[in-house]
Amino acid sequence: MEVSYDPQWIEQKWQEIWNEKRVYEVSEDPSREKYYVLEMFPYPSGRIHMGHVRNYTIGDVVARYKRAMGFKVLHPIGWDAFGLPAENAAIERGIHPAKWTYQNIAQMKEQLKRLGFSYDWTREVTTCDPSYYKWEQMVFIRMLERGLAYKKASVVNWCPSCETVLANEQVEDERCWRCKSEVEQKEMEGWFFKITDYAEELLDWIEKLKDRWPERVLAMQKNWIGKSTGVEIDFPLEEEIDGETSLRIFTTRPDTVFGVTFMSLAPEHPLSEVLAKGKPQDKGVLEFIHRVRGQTGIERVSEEAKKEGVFTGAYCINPFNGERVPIYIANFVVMEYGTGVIMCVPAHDQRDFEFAKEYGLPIKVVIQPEGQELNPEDMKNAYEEPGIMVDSGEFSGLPSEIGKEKVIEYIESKGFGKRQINYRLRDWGISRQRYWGAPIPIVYCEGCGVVPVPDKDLPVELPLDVEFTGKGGSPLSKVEGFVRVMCPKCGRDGKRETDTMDTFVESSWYFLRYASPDYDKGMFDGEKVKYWLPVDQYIGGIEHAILHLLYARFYTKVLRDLGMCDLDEPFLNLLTQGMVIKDGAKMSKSLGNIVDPDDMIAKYGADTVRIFMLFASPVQKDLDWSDEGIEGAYRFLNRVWRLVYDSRKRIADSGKNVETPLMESLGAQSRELLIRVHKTIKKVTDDLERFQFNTAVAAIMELLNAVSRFEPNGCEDMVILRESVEAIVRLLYPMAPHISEELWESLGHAESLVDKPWMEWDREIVGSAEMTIVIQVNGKVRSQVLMDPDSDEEEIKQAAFSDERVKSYIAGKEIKRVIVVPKKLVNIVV
RNA sequence: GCCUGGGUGGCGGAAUAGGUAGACGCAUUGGACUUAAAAUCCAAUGGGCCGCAAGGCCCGUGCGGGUUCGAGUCCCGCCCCGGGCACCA
Repeated sequence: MEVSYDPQWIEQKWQEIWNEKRVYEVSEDPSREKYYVLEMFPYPSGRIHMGHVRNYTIGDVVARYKRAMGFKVLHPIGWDAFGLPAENAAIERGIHPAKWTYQNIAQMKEQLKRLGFSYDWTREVTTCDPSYYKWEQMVFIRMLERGLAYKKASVVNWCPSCETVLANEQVEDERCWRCKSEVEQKEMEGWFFKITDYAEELLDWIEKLKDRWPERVLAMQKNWIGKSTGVEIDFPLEEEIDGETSLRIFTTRPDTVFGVTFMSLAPEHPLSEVLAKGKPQDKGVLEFIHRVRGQTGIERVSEEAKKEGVFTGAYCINPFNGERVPIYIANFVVMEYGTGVIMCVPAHDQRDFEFAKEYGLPIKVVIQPEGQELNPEDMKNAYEEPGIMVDSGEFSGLPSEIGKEKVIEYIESKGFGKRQINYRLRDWGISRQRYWGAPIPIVYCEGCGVVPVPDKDLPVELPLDVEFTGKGGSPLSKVEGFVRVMCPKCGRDGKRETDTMDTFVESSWYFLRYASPDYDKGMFDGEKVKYWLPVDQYIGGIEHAILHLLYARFYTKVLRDLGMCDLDEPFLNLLTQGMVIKDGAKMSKSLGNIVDPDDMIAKYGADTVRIFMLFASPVQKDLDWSDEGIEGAYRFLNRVWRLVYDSRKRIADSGKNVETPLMESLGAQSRELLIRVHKTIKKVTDDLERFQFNTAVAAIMELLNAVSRFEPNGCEDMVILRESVEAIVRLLYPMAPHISEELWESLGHAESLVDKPWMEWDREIVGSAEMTIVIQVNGKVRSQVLMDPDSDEEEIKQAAFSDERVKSYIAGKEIKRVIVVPKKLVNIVV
């Protein structure tokens, strides 16, 4: 009687076996090459979703495959356990964040286990555990000592709904990345990490990560860092104002400096308020400044790019030609970039051009395109391309690209400016006015000021007896026992910092902690990190292209500079998988298009879910969930199951230890199948190397189809049948491990596939396949012919010309050329 | 605007170094098995045309050109869609 495929039973059985035998636990082995495969760890929100399943399935296939390839594979998992949802649950449902978080972890762990992922669970890391965050508190202090962490008051992004500050990276379209509320600008004190110190190095390494990281992730990071090279120039003020004698501007176009017809300051610039003092313009200027400052970021940008400004009545002098230049305040100048002052060249900058048109300011052409003459009166737009410098004193006649350099040299030689590189990147604001995060280990003392908590007093533990009112303000600041503390320096009364660290700090080093998760003498064991790190293959969603991936790169470099490790980059290779969508939209509660992984596992089993995730789409692309599609995956595994059971008896009859018969002794059908088996091994191996799981599954399906058609006849055919069936089971293993293990066992093998080396394909067998030579006439396929694999060009030509169909096409025509592509085709040109 | 990724049947997708476009799967249709259904198996399935048939011809990878014996793939010029950045001087 046939035993039917029962995934529930099989999967439970094998998960228990793997678990009991601890097959996925690894330790260092210097005699073997290591491979560290890591998927981005989950936030314990409560339940895993299909995005997790996809991410972790991909990682698991890589881990199992690399293990079979002989690597020592580190494949850990943990929990990004701090964060706002836990605190919101506390406010809404009165459950403590810690309890909520640990309950979720327990639940999600069960779900992950049901999917049969090959994690070394002994290395599980939970970031809200004091034994974890203790070390980042220590690193915080080391960073403070080196000026890499500092406190400042600044205008920050404030999310009114989350009631906390957000980093620039966490604001999307002027909205909070998490709750989508509109972000406000607020002046506040907070702690920062000096990521800008690393701007250049972060940028440099982007070049070196080429071909290892997806192009678009690198492009996004490059964009985000936003380097621009230029020069700062002092424009002397006509009269001293508020102790200032000049205005310093930043420009990337010093070649246009002779075309300056006005200057513009950001409304936020300190001089903006005073430039018009005592002049008739004063009132208008103050009104304008007040109005613009009152606008939110959105309003300022969304006003359909309308350029607005006001003349201050003040002038400065262009140091290059002594011209008197009027000074404006303009809404399109931003204080945060450059010096907050710009020189305006309407002829060669589109924004300046629009502004000049609006306010009737002169337009002076100083760059002429080659073979063309620009005339300010006819210009509809600014000319921003390179050209020849004109009306530019001693620089006239130079190509602008060369002139740019000459002007900079002149500025530096005269001492009224200097070369300057600006970055768009800002320092990483890490203060969060929330409870559920790692406390910042700082004490404020009236006498001593800002005092770091000494190493011996770490960790600064998060107190658990906290009330969650949701009424605003940091809950920590209301915990007397936490706030009141003795100053570690002088022993007098001090107050603890009540801000916690951004949760992105925890995720900036968890991949290092996995190397020695229980290490208690430091953040990690240097020797173990040396063995395991860097991560050879990192896998996660594209949504972290900037945020997490930039922070982790920065933090790793900081740890290196603190002498803790010698890593330049944490992640050697990066794979970003697409989202799982349904009906064209991301799965979400509000759209009601969520498919719960648990339901699918209960219905079809984990192997089916895994196969569908791998087969439905190439990894980088979005995967459209399809109820019919997963049925197909289930059907496929059922066919594999039936094939093994149908073949089992016949295989057994063939005897166990029969060697593969020689190719020559095989019948045509067997020969063909054996060649196919080896071609499939090659194809699946190549595909797994390149993460082309969809075509790997397809190749196994094709082999299954071929074996199903196979009609064995005689003992030798049975051996080929056995080899084919076993190949299917083994090739399937990394992707659908439970069914593979079960079938492998049922085929009479005692050893587990977990420990079995990967299959190898036989070059000779693959090479012995007959080749199909396509015959084209004038580039169009007209016929094809089967040839022996070692036929030479002449033989192939012969065969082509003697083909009946070809003959009719070339009859009576002059043959101009014959092209023979080895092993592929012949093209006859007539 | 700049930077990126993409556009192939009814659908998801394949074609790895310029060499048979549409593998594999889904869906659909027809057939077998069954009292029937489900499951399973077999067959057909890009479009148009010729033929009783075996079979054959033409068109076809967003659009227009080009290179080549040969282009989904390379080059030039466009169009459309997704993602990122953006008064950044």
